This record gives sequence, structure tokens and C-alpha cells, in this order.
Amino acid sequence: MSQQGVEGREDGDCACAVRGCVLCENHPLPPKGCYPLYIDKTVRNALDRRPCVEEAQQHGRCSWPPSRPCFFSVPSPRGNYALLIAANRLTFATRIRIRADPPTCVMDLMMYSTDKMMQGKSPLPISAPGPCFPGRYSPTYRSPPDPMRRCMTNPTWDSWTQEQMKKTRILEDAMACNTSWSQRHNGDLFGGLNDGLLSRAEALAAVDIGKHQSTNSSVTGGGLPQLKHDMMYHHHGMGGPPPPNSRPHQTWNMEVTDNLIKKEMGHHHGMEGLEMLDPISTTAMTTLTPMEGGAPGHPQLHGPYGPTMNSMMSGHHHHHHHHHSSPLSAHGPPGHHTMTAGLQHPDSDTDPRELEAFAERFKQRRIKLGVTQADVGKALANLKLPGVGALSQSTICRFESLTLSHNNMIALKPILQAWLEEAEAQAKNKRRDPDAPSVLPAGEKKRKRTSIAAPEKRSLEAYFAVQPRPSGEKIAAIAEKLDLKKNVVRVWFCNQRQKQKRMKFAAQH
DNA sequence: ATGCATGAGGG
DNA sequence: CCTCATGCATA
Repeated sequence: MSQQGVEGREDGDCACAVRGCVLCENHPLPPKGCYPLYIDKTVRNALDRRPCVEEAQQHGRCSWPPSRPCFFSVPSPRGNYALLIAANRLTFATRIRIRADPPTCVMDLMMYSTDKMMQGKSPLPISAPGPCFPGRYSPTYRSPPDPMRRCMTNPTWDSWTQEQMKKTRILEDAMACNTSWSQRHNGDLFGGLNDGLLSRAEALAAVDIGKHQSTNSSVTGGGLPQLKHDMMYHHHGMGGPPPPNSRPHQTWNMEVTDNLIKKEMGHHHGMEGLEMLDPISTTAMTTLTPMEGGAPGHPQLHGPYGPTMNSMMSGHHHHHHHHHSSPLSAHGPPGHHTMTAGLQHPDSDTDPRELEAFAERFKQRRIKLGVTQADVGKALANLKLPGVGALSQSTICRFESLTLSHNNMIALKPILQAWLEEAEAQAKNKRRDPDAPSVLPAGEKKRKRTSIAAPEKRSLEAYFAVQPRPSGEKIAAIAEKLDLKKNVVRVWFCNQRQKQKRMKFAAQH
């Protein structure tokens, strides 16, 4: 439909023309017995919302799934490995323990060294020694006797897992693992713009990340990950149920849906020495500055609520042209240092926990009021708060799902809180008369949303993993390579950065 | 619920 | 050109 799209090419087909497509090449193959796991978002929402990053880093385990994509790095005697974990995404795991009731499951983080995989040996877990599985990376390591905690290939564990997965509605789209992979190498991903970095982009963007030398590489020098396995994705057709129980040993079959492979976050690492270790503390810390530009409790939103706007917007609205006719200016910023407004407590309003709790409460109460997200957005304007206009359904939704920047959340909270209280008050008293001035101005230019085909998207993600901020030239090159408009690519990177920022923040809290 | 976009504010 | 807050359009 969209000129950006690539017709006749479906996600998973991998018949794409994109060189270095993550699916086609340089995609790590799950080691034998490794399960490709797909946690769909419905499940994700029902499950534990907070990833225990620290716990994961320290023990190689974490609550699963994390509410948002994030990744962990797990030190091991063999070096540092990182595991990209993302909600709503494909992930490898060999063992999963699921507690049915509160649909929470615990997954042991595991990583596999590339070289081992290349040798076709059984998976060599290299996750940090956890309280449960000590000494895993010993060359002589043996699967524990307990079938429940063994890297499958074991029907017992296998069926058990499937059972559990069903119980918790976790979709496991593919169960066939394979031990064969070719070593087709492709070091010139992105051809022209190949700057060495790119040659690893795709590989790094892969769900799984490994490192170390690979037998057939020459660029291995610093121990950059060399993932040169073939990942053969077999699309089973939209309806065709993937052979759930068949476990061929040829390819790793899986239903590759857009969601399945959706990788919305990348990570980047040092270009030279693969420093993907500890992306969370390293990268996130420096890149993600909740208070960048201001004190923690004093978000500097240039948006409606930003101090910046205060002066220039004092008093007038500017609707009509374009969106951005947003609301207004400030209500005292949730600042604290000067407790200007005296409405908030820096800590309670800034604390991610509190925000999350509020968002949850907000949603429930909103629903109880029988109000939609869109309604809330509009109602905000009627609230007549100084400088507060309407907001879109999108924003309300994002607020509730915590998919706004931390600062943004902080800025919106008092506003939504005010609305909530007002709304409940009115609901309590009597039936309000909600005027319905809904007048839809006819004939408006409809903006067309371009959509980037999955294969191209994957490549972008791969590149992003290595270089989140490509120069204009690179962007142009990438755009040409993927046959996308340069601006589309540029915007994609911008949006991706915003997303990554949020995700990193979420992962830290 | 989210992907792609716009635009203000700032280099 | 970037970051951020938001929104339109759509899956």
C-alpha cells in the first residue's frame, strides 16, 4: 500500500533485497534446545510489569517479562555477553519457570557463545551464576538432573513448558530448534556505507548477542561479535499454524509475524571493543538523563508545560492549525526546589514508582467513570486549568501505559490528577451535561502514514543498534539502500531514539 | 496501542 | 539536525 512498503515480501520471507537483513544473514541461531519464545503484548500486560534489572544482572535471572524492552548484560568467565530482552519480542530461553497464578514467570537468562554454536555443540549457558544454576559455564558443565531445569530436547521439560505457556497464554510460535547453520558470511552489510561498524550492525541487532571470534572471520580482532549463522525463518502463512509439535532438526521454524520480530530497541556499544556489557548502567546513565536540562523535579518541557512556554503562551490558545495546538503552559512545574506551586512533593511526583502507581489508578478510575481516553483528552480543555488545553487519545493512552518520557509523565500527572478529581466529583454529585460541540470540519487533508516494511525495519534496527545517530550522509545512504525517503529514515531514527530513551529509563526503574 | 510525523526550542 | 512533547492515522 505504501510506497515505502515492499510488496510481495512478507515478514519472515526473507526474500528481501536488503543486504544483511537480519533474518537472512548474520542472525544467531538458537542453540539446540533453545526455545524461541514469544511473549505477546496481551500476555505482557498481564504479567509482571517491572523487570528486575539488577536482579538479573546479579543473578542472571529476572522477573519476566519486563514491561518494556530492555536488555541485560551478564558477565561471564568468557567475557561479557549481553542479552537483549524485550517484551513483545522474540527471546531465547532454555528454561522457564512459570508461576501460573499471578501470571508471572521467571526466566533464567542465558546466553550462548557464538563459537559454541558454530561448533554445533549443545548450548553453553554463560549467564552469570545464579543461585539456581551455579557453575554453568564450566566446560564440563552438565545439565542438571532435574528435567525441569534442563535445556530441553527433553520432552518432559518441553511439554511441561508448553503447558505452562498455555496457561499463561504465552505464545510460543516456534518450537523447532535446529543445529545446523551455515557459515555464510556477509561482511558488507549496507554495502556502500559500510564503515566496519555496519558490518556488524545486523548481527548485533539480532535478538541474541554473542561475541568472540568466529571461525571464519577476519575482522574479529577486538572480539566483536561475529554472528554468522543462517537463520532460516519459515513463514507459515498467516493462518497456517506452525507445526506446534513437530520439531524438525533442520530449521528453526517460526511464525514470523511483524510482532514477533519486532525489535524496538537496540543498544549500542563501543565501536571498537564491543562494550555491550552493561548497557544499562553505561549507556543509559549517560544518555538518559531524566533531569537533563533541569532539576529532577523540574522538567523542562518545551511542550505545553514547559517554563519556556509560560511567557509566550500566557493566555492565548492557538488551535486550528495543526496539532500542536496543544494545551498550555505551565502549572507550576512539578518543581520542588522552590515549591512554588506547593502542589507536589518532588519525590512522590517524580518517583517512577509513584508515577506508575498513579497511572494505574488513573486508568482504573477513568474506566470506572466510563470515560474513554479520548474523552479525557478533550475534557482537559474544559478543566480550564491555566494553560491546559486538550490532549489526544494517544497521549492519554501513553500516559496510562507509561510510554511517555519521565519528564512528560511528571508534567502530565498533576493535570490528569486534577481532571480525575474533578470528574469524580461531578460524577458523584449529579449528572453533568456534557455539551457536545463535536463539529468535524469537513474536507481536511488526511495525512498518510507511511509504513516501513519489516525487512527494512529490521535493517534499520540493526543499524540503530550500532549507530543510533547516523550522520545525514549515512542516513541518506541507508535510505537509498532501503529504498526509503531520507526523511523517513531520519524521522525513524529520531523516534527510535526517543523510544530507546524511555525504554532504558524504564529498565532502570 | 503504536508507527510515523510535525514543530518548537536550541544548538 | 537534534530532542521532546504530541498528534494523526491505523493495525
